[in-house]
Order: sequence, then structure tokens, then C-alpha cells
Amino acid sequence: MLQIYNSLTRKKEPFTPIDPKNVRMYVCGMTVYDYCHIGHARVLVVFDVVNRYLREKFGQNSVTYIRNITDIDDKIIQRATENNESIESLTERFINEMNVDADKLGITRPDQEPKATLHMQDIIDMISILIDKGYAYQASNGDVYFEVKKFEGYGKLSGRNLDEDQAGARVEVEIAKKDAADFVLWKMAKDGEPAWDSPWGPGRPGWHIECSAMATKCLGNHFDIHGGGMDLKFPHHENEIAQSEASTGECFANVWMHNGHVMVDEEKMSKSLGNFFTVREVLKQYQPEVVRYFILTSHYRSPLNYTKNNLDNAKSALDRFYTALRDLHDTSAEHDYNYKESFNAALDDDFNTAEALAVLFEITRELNSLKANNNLEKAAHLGEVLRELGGMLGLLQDDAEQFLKGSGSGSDGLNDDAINQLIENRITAKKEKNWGEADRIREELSAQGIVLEDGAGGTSWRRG
RNA sequence: GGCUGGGUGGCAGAGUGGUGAUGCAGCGGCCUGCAAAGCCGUCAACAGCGGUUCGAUUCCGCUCCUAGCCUCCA
Repeated sequence: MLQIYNSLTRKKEPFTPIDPKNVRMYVCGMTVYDYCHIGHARVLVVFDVVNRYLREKFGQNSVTYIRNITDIDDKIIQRATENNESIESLTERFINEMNVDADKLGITRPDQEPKATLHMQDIIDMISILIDKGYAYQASNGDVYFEVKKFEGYGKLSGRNLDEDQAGARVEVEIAKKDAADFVLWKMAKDGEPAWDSPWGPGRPGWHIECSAMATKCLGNHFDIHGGGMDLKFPHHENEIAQSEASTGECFANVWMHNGHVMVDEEKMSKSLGNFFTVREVLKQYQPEVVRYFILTSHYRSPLNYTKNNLDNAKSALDRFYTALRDLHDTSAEHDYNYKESFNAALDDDFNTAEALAVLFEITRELNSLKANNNLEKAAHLGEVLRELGGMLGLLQDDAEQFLKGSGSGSDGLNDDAINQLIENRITAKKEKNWGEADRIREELSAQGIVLEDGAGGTSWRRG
């Protein structure tokens, strides 16, 4: 039985889909004005695993996964102006770049990736309903606001009490608002800003409303899971709940999932702090699965420290798996599924990927034992199991030999031919029992990051 | 100030009211020309102080430290 920690109730709950034939999940995606950083990679990977596992549990075609794209907001306008580039060109460019990164990381594409600019009518419709129902008002400056006090359940997600919040503690309060907590639904366009027609005048949607409109449009008023980064819990998700439930009169999402942040030097990695590493930057040094593994080593709700040491550890761990998977022959026989049970039990427990990985290591140990005892048939079977379970996490899908011989995307230093030549020379030296020369060659390669392994079947190598 | 979370062995990181996480690193052994890889064995931890309990790292309280949110943010 799958259990998921629900941010709304602050406890783990058994997950029961509204419709097991169509489990519906919405995740807040990217605002597209820059490259994705490792924090974004974490959301992508975490919910990719959730998506994969839900399909494993409920059926490959019984899940609808929506991840939106915010392609209009203040930051985008600002960046486009700075670049002297049109908003369309900017956002299209970074949507493409996002997909490049996501594909490299082995992220399964969501079923739909709705964009705010293509859902203006849905957004306007929802705002109209909110005004009609008395939850929203147009202020003297023309902006339309959601009146927070009218929505009874406000604060239920983030656990905050409006009276205790220090409104305006860190940001100036817009004076046109009735209450400091009210938030904008429709923002009037200033000169030169992009604008869409609306009953309240030309303008653009506030940030929160697009997700409410697109989620209900794509998944219905009431769906199963809503996810996103921890930083979106308040105000973004709190506001989404208010808007959606006020307008539809129905429960919005049953389960709220929030992933923890990626940290750098004890601080959250974020664009505004400027302490971020882009996905492509990291992928120059580490293979995609290394990044994925790194993300999955800690529980999705915990903070994750971005350090060289942790990435290197991830690489070592994958080397261990792929070393075990190397030189296994193909097999089509029935698999041994003893491990699958404990692997699934780990993921059933609020997607405990760290524990699931521990199961993969158990398999690896047994697999290595079998290889050592020359029980190659059974070893091959276990190899299949290892790959299959790893695949649920999007891991162990590379060719073992290629993974071990590859470094980041650009492997500088010696090319394969040069390495093989040196290995040949060393084999000759070894035949002559010229150990000094053999060791010298091994040292030379080692200095280039190449590790040699003399086995029964000859010498193999990998990039360490 | 308010609201969420954390503090586990050298490092990373799960978990549990009373035996084992796991990976890397270390130590001993097997294997090897020597290594590497692998296998076997081994060391080692639960921030502090109280309380509940036959028993607490695990439950409760307090203290200290720390992260996130209360502004755009994944």
C-alpha cells in the first residue's frame, strides 16, 4: 500500500486515488527565462520517480501527469527587455533548453505541459467566477485581487494564521488592496507591457491563478496529487487552494507533495541568491545518471547538499552497480523477484528512494558473489532484476561498459585508442615479467584518471 | 515575532521502543607479480538535560544549534 506524506495534513497517509483508472497529478514547473539549475533538476527527477512509480502501481496508462510552464510574468518581461528580445523568443528558447536538460536527465515527458499564455480564457473565466461569487474585487488601481478573508480555509496548507503574520514585514504593501494578504489575480498592463484583453481591461494574470486555471482545466476540479518545491507552499499553493476551491466549491487536490531544496554551503540554491549550478554545467563533469543518483540518495523532503564530495560519491556508487552489470550475458529466463518486494516496499513508504537504493546494493552484492562463484546464469538473471528495478528510478539504463568508460559529456585527456595502446604495451611488459614497466604504464594511466583492472579474461579499464 | 522542518558513526544518508541499514572511507583476510575490482570479516552513531517505560537514538517536555517560509523562487 502506497503511503504519501501529505503537506496538508502533515502526516503520511495511505494513497487512494479518486479514480484508479486515471490517477491525476499536477506539478508546478518552471518559469522559463533562464537555464535550469540543480534545484529544478530535483523537482524534475523527484516527480519523475513519482510518476513512474504511480504507473507501476496503477498501470502505465492510468496516470495523467501535468507539469505547467509559466511563460508570462514580471521576471520574463524584465529579462526580455534586458536581452532586447521578444518574450515569445525568450520563452521558446528556454522551453527548448529545459527539454534538452530534462531529456538528458532521463525525465519522462509529462502528458501535458500547459502554458499560461495559451490558457488566458480559462484564467479569465475563473477570475470572473471569483468576482461573481464575491471572493475577488477590482481595486482603484485597476488590478483584480483575491480577498483572502472571504475564504474560510485560508492558511490550512501552510499552517499560518493571518493575524500572526507580519504583513509587509519585508515587502511594501500595495495600498490599493483591502488587506495586505490579498493577492493579485489580474494585473493591469503598464505602458509597453504585454497585455491580454479582459473584462477589467488589458493586463496579464497574477502568478497563482494560472496554475489553478490550468490544473482544473487539465485534470478537473478535484484531482489526486499536487506537487512542487517546498518554497511554493506559501504563498503560491496556499493561494491556489483558495482560488480553486472558492471558484469550484470543490476540494482542489487531495494530496500535496513538496520536495526539499538543494543547498549550497548551508543555503538554499536559488536564482535570486545567485548560488546555483546549472544542469548543463554539472553535466559537463558528471554523467546524467550520476546527477539523478545524487538526487535520489536523500529522501525527497529533506534538504540536499550540493557538494563535489556528494557527486563523486554518486559516481562511485554507480560504478559499483555497473561493474557488477558488466560482462553479463543476455538471458530470457524467468526473473527472480524476491528483491522486488522489498524494493517496492521502500517506494511505498513515501517514495523512500534511499532505502530502495539500499535494496539495489543488496542485489549487487549477491550478483557479485554469483559471478565470483562462476554461477553466470543466475548472475545474469539478477542483472536483469537490477536493471529493471533501477529503471524504476531512471537508473542503470546505460550500457555498463560505456558508463564505466565515460566521464562527463566531454571526456578530455586520453582517447580510447591511446588507452588501449598503452594497455597493449603493458600486457607485453607483463608477459616479459617487466613489472617496473607494467606499473609505470598503470601509473601513467592512473594520472589521467584511468583505472585498470586485470581480470581472468584480460585487462579492462574505466574512468574513475 | 509567527509558521514548517531538521540535528544519526570519519563523510553521505535511511530507519527503529529491546537484533542488520546501505554506500564511500578505515582496519584484517582471501584473490593478485603488485594493484584494482570483487568476496568474507571488522570498527564505529544516534546534539544536551529531564520525564514516561522493565527498557529510548526512537514517545513527551525544555535547552542549544540549524534550514526553509512569512517577497520572486523548484
